Amino acid sequence: MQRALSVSRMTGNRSSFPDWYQAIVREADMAELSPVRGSMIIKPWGYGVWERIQQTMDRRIKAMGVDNCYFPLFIPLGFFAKEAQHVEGFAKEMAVVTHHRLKLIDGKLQPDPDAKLDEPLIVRPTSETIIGDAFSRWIKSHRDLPMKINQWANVVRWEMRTRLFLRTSEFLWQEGHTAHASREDALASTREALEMYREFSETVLAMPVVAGEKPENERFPGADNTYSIEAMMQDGKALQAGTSHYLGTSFARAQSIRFQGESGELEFCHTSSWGTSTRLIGGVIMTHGDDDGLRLPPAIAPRQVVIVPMLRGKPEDAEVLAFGQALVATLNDTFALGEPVRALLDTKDQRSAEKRWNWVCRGAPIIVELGPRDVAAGMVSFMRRDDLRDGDKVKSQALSRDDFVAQVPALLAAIQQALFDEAKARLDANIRRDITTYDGLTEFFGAAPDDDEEGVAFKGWVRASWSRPTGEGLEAIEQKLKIHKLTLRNAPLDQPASFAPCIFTGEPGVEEVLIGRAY
RNA sequence: CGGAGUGUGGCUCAGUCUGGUAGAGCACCGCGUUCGGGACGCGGGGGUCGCAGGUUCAAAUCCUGCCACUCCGACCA
Repeated sequence: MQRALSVSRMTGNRSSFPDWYQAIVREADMAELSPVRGSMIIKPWGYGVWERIQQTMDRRIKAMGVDNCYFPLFIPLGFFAKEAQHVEGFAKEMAVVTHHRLKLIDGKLQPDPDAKLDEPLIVRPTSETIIGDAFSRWIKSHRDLPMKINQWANVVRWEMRTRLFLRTSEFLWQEGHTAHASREDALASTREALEMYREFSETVLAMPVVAGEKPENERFPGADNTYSIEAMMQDGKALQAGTSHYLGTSFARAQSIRFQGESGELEFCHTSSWGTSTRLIGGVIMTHGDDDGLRLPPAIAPRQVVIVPMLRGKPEDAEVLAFGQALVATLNDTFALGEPVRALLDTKDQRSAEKRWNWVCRGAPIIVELGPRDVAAGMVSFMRRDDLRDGDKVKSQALSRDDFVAQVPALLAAIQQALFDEAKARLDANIRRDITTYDGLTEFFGAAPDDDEEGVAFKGWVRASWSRPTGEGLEAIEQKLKIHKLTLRNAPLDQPASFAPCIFTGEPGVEEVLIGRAY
């Protein structure tokens, strides 16, 4: 009852999954729409989560021997023309800069016709082309390889429809780019990045994923192979949470990225690229959120322990504050999950019940309520955000101050694990492996295309064997799936030894693929 | 770009059909009582009703044009 009440408070008595998602983004203070079409303002709490993602992933990127650098926001138009498939894949959604000056004409500020650029500049949708151009100058010898770089940047893709964190015109991401002497090395690097994403997603975001290879029709424009990690949201839809591409030598050929091998011959490099974005935050929300708001895994929570003092404008307030300040200082000197604990004493002049709720809604992992009684007894009362309620009642625990401090690292680790376990159980329970025919597939996902009441009909994914056709055969499958808003997500890396007949054609199967609806 | 819909305080919306002083709830400010499970009472601030024309004594309301946004398609991290 309380849960229903909570969500209805947030969604204005509607409770569809999209409304729920929007409500959490707003109520948890993560982000809001900006005056700029399709672009969002990431608020401090949301950006704090992104900073945590950056910090923790950056360590992993560097551990792969990859260095950070920075390339220009603007890419000359001509750079895109060099790789035919690439430009075709992105041409429809690029922001183009055509002028470099404004002029007041007829009282209206507009681009100065005399300041037209000879060659338009593209606001980068991704940086393969400009980084490839640098690679072509940086790489001369096999001794320069492998070349492995990464950049944290913003990119722009002029999407038709946008949704906070999941798809915005401008978004933040990291893009890794590597060049290698051989296909094997480049593929290994592609797979290493994919595995890094899987481990990061599961360990840091507590978001279980399935790592696999995208079918041909879902490949990155210009790539030979595209791999992804796919996460299951609480409405059963798939979220592509990260991608890693083996680009073969096509980008190297287009941009003349060559090296002189040991034998003295000039050879083309094999390149890879891989990226994750602020979309991960959307994934975290849709993986861990509940009817009370967001639940943040401690590893990415900007504040892991928030102390809400019960202040009543009375003399004992000073003691409560002093106790709280000392507790924060002690906690910040404590280590949990390999880092100093991030604790906060919320001294905002606001009703404490209100503050506590706000932190519940934002998803702070541990919320401490500190009142005069606790201070007098040297106790700490707290609640775990991952396990907030017992029916209608809010669960609260109390420990002595010293015991609490001692247990915080274990508590945070337990919360991190509990969130993962819950999501992992949901993922595993909702991948159907017993559907082997197309009729069974359509029956499972619903005969009519519009029958999915959002948030009601939880479907999950189907894992089925297929014959992996290419060209027209694949296109036919794509069209059949499209009727039911389904797509091939990926072919998981762990494949069985033998295969059932193809779910689409009945021909001998060669691979298992995940089928589902996606964001 | 096709189909549908919506633009009214920060948010969610009523009012538009049938023109007549711009409203409610939440949020915000003040005072008081409260405060250890999402407070209550009283008082208050805040909106040129998306924009531009038109009709009219009078337009949020009727007419015309434009713009923006949302949802469903095509595209996509």
